[in-house]
Amino acid sequence: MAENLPSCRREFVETAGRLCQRLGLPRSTGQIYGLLYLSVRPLSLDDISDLLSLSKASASTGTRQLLAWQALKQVWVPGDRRDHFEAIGDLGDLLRTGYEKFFRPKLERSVTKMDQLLANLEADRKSGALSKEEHAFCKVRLTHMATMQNRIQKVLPLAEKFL
Amino acid sequence: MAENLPSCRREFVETAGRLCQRLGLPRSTGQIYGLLYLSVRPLSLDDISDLLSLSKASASTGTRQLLAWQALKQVWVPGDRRDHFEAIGDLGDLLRTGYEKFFRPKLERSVTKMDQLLANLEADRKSGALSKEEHAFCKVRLTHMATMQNRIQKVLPLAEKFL
DNA sequence: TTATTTGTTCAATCGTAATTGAACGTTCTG
DNA sequence: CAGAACGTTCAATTACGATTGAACAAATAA
Repeated sequence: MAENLPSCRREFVETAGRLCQRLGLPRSTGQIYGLLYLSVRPLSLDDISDLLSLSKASASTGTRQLLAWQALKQVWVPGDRRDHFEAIGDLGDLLRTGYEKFFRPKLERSVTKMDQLLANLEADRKSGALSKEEHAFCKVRLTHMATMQNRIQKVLPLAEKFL
Repeated sequence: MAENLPSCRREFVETAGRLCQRLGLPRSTGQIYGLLYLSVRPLSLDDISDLLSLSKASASTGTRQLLAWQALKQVWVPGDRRDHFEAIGDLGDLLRTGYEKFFRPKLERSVTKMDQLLANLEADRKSGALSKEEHAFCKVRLTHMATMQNRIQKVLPLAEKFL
C-alpha cells in the first residue's frame, strides 16, 4: 500500500519525522505533517495510514495532536464521509503558536520556581543548613540565572515577531 | 550516602534534571550540572555519584559530556589524586556555545537538505512523478520553508548576542 | 613487583513513551 | 432495523535510550 510517494515527498516525510523525533515529539506526528505539507489535496486517515504505513490509531492520535497545535485543519470533502486533513502552511504562525502554547507557560513557571528557590535559600541560611559563605555563593549564582531568565523572556517575543 | 544536601540545592538539582530531561538530554547530566552550579568547592566523581545516588559510570559519562559542552571545567585539588569538577557559571557563554556547537551546524545541514529537496523536486517533475500542479504547489511550500529557515538563521545570532 | 586507586568502556538492564490491534461507540446506509 | 464505515480509546507490545555493574586500562603506592 505504501511507498507510492514521489521521492521528494518521501524524503520530506522522513526529514520531518526525524526533526520531530529530535525535538522529543513522536516521529509519526512529524511524518503526518510532512506528508500533508506537500499534499495538494486533503487526505483522510486511511490515506495517511496507508501512505505512511502507520496504524490508523497512530494516524488518529497524530492528527488530533496536530489539530490541537493548529498545524492542521479539518476540511470537508464533498461525497466523502471521512474526515480530511490539510496542513496549515504558515510556518511562522505555527512557531508563534508553539511559543505561546509551549514555551511561554514553561518560562513563566520557571520564574515562579526561581522565586521558590531563592526563598528556600534564605530558609536554609536561617536554619543553618548553609554557611554564610555558601549562602552568598548560591545567591550570586541564582540571581545570575534569574537575570538570564529575564533576558530570555524579553528577547523571545521580539524574535518571534521577526518570524 | 546521599540526601545530605541542603533543601535548596536538592530542589535545584531536581529542577535542573527535569529541565535536561525535557530537552531530550539525560536527566543525570542536568543533575550533575545543577549540583556543581551551587557548589562552593569542586567535587570529585565519587562526591557526585554519592550526593546524587548515581553510578560512577553515569557520573563519568555525564561530566565528560558537560566538559565537551564547556559547561564544566576540571580543576586540580592539591593533595587529591582524583579529578575535580567545577561548574562554569556564565550561562550566557553556555547558551552561546550551545548554539554554536549544536544549533548552528544543524541549521546549516538543514539548509543543505533543503537544496537537496528542491533538486529532487525538479527531478520528480522531469520524471513525471509529479504533475505540473503538484510540482508548483510543492515548490511554493518548500520555498516558503526555505525563507523561514533564512529568517531563523538571521535572528538567532542577534538573540544570542543579547544574552 | 603486586596491590590499590581512579576513570572509562561496554554489554545488559531498566524505564519511558511511541506504536499497535482490538474493542468500542457513533453515524451513516441500504 | 441490521450492517457497514469511521474515528477514538485503551491495554499490550515494542523500540529507544538512559543507567548500571562489571570488566578493563592506566596510574600510583607499598
